[in-house]
Amino acid sequence: MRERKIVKNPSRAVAPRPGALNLGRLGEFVGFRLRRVQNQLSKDFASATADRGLRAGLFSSLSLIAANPGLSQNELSREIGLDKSVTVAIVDELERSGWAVRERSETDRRRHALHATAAGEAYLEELFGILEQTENAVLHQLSPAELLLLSELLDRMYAAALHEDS
Amino acid sequence: MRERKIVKNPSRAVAPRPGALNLGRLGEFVGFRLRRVQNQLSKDFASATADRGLRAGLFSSLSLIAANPGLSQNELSREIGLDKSVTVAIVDELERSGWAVRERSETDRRRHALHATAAGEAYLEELFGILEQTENAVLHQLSPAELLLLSELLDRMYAAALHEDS
DNA sequence: TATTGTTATACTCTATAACTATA
DNA sequence: TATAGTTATAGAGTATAACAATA
Repeated sequence: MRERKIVKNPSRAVAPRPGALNLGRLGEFVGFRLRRVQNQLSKDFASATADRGLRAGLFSSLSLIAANPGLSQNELSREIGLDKSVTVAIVDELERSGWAVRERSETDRRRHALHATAAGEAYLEELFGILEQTENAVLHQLSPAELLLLSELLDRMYAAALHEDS
Repeated sequence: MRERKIVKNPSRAVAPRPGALNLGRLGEFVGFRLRRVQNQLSKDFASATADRGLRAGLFSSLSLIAANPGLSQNELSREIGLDKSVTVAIVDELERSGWAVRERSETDRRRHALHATAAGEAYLEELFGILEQTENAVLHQLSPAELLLLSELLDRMYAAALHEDS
């Protein structure tokens, strides 16, 4: 068998599950916990939507287009944090599937004004339903007050992170 | 310019920054906020360590090996959530760089008992220092109590997510 | 000159499958 | 038979650079 050093872990908030590894200093970092939860969550969503061949970024892109009609590809790229060349591929697929359309902007002919179609909106409803299910499987452990607080903390962190870049 | 629909966003906890897009229903989901923050955090860390050519998973792997001397590659794979074939490449690089070594387990000759070297431990200290800096840039917005609570909530979510899989 | 969108391309990340050596 | 590790390989995911059209 394998021997293990005892490592102090000051920020551990719940008991480790039996058989779990010692996290060492890694356990002191919020970023590690964040990644761990997020990985798990996105794997759950991926396997719940595996039959649709949903490529990365497509869901959130469609959602942002629906919420912001007339959005440009550049604005979309910035919001999802991906290169504009990736956005081209995403919008290509959205158009091919009939979920969104590119229209030339009338005020600036370089820009594409993106719009979700009725089919796209319907598809979104479906995906949101699945996302809600997979999230609830994890979030039902938290009270509504805790959920609200969690969102608030994450928003404050995100705002601080964006500020760092500028 | 672009016109925008007004979309209700019940779980928004802080005011959107000016010029920010409407998140629509996406803003109702914790997973989205989680991903957003985590992406930003990992980009910050990546650019702070860009000069070292740090491949994905290497840092956390080395950290886990250091905290659990004698760890097998299989156990490591499970903990970092990657396939064992990926772990081979990671351990190859750790060994090539002199940060860890493979030793044959004496009780089960199929297993490799992984150990961090002194150089590996020193390298870890360096990386933890950088991680601490990049995290602090974002986390100094939160009080110690809030940080503790955040960790606890994330741990509960992770535990629930793991339970889902089984 | 600068910006929007596009294409080509290359590099990284990751999983699958087939193999070996041990158990 | 089953498990630990390895290799080869293929498919995503992503960024960079060069380009055309428009501002």
